[in-house]
Amino acid sequence: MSTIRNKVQLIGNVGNTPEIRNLESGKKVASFSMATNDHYRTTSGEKIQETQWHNLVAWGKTAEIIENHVGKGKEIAIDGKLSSRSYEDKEGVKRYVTEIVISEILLLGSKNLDENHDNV
Amino acid sequence: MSTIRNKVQLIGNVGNTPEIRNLESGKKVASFSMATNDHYRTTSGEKIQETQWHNLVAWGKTAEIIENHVGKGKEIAIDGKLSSRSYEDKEGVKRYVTEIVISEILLLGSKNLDENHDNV
Amino acid sequence: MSTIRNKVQLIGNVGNTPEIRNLESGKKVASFSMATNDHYRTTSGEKIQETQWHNLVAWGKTAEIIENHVGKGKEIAIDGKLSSRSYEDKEGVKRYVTEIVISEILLLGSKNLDENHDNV
Amino acid sequence: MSTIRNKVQLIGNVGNTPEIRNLESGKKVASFSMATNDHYRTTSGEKIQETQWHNLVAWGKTAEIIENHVGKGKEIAIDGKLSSRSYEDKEGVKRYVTEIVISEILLLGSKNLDENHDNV
DNA sequence: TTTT
DNA sequence: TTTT
Repeated sequence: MSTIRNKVQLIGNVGNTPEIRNLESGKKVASFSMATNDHYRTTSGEKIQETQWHNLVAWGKTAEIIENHVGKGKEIAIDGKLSSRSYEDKEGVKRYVTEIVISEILLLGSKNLDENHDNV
Repeated sequence: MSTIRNKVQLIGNVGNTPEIRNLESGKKVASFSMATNDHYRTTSGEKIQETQWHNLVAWGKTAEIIENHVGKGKEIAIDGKLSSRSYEDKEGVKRYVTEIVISEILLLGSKNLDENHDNV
Repeated sequence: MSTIRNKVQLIGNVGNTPEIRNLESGKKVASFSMATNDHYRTTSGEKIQETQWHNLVAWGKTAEIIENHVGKGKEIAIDGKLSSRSYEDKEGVKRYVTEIVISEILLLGSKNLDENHDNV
Repeated sequence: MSTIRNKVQLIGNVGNTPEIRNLESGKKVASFSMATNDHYRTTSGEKIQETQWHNLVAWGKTAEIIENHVGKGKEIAIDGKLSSRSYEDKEGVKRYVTEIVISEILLLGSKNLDENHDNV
């Protein structure tokens, strides 16, 4: 997977306990959400925090790292690529989802570093 | 707008003539789609090209540059940030869209450079 | 300052107390070094940590944030651009330096966040 | 080689014919320079072009792509990481060099695309 | 649904 | 030493 043409980098906090699925092939898939917080001041000097939520997916070895080391609330940095797909919901309505497929993950904050160095 | 926590970089081709709207405030908004192509070989040696489509938005001065210099098929590089929002469609179904808000744009290919240097 | 053509992103630890200079113009300049650590295993399974050191510079408002909030050992993320220049050392030998000019800085780790939100 | 902590992205023009060395191990190494051009206007409205020169290195398969497809003047995009090292010059003076080790390369401009798709 |  |  090349990322030079399609690249996303996020630094923020994990929103939920990652969901891990084991595929029949033996491969793991991890999915979770992540918040990025942008802070700025309005022209009138008011402080604003704007939160964006992102849907993330990881495969294979990266999914295993997530299963073992990434939990709700953790501060992480990720590199990945944008991927959009469509599906039909239960009512038969076509839905579009945009997900970030993780290529690399980094656990931030010193308390995570030990684990990170052992496993990533 | 800070982008250090939420950053997207794409290199690819414009999919349609950008749509330009003039807001009552006098500000311009440009929207268009862009394709990124990933090329790889399967384990069986087959060449695959996978195209991802992205929805892009630009505001103000960047929207003006797009109006004047970006057309269908052009090769561009963009920096921006991910932004998701929801709206209700005509049938009252809640829809989610993920867009990339452009912070910087670069026209690639020598034939574009003149225009680019004059205006960006 | 545009960064779409020349962009550096580092996540790591500050190596020394940033040196702050006040220019006659009233502008501040901050300079410090930063280490990035890459961890990998050799083919023989040995764990390796490889540290790269980088020279960073920041101007104006970013230099002020650094003066007030960035100290030796802190974990930070930065966006910037590569800048090389030459000078003559005391012996008259021409020397080349490559520095990263910071465009955005983020203090990582929860203990930093309060300060960061107040000031950045 | 992980790049999440140490990442460089450049878009610009190749400055010279890449130099290719074949190591005894059978591995190839390519080295060349690349210019990135920043365009802006001074406060007095004058147009300025500022050129930065960068030293690039590539190993293995990427070096082969460069040998076959990258020439002086070509417009390219690269992803890589910063790497600094020191050596002693002929006079025994310690010198420092900062190079970018390429992890991914993209040939820009439509005339390059065919080759690119076949080979990268 | 996160974090400060 | 590139490109426009």
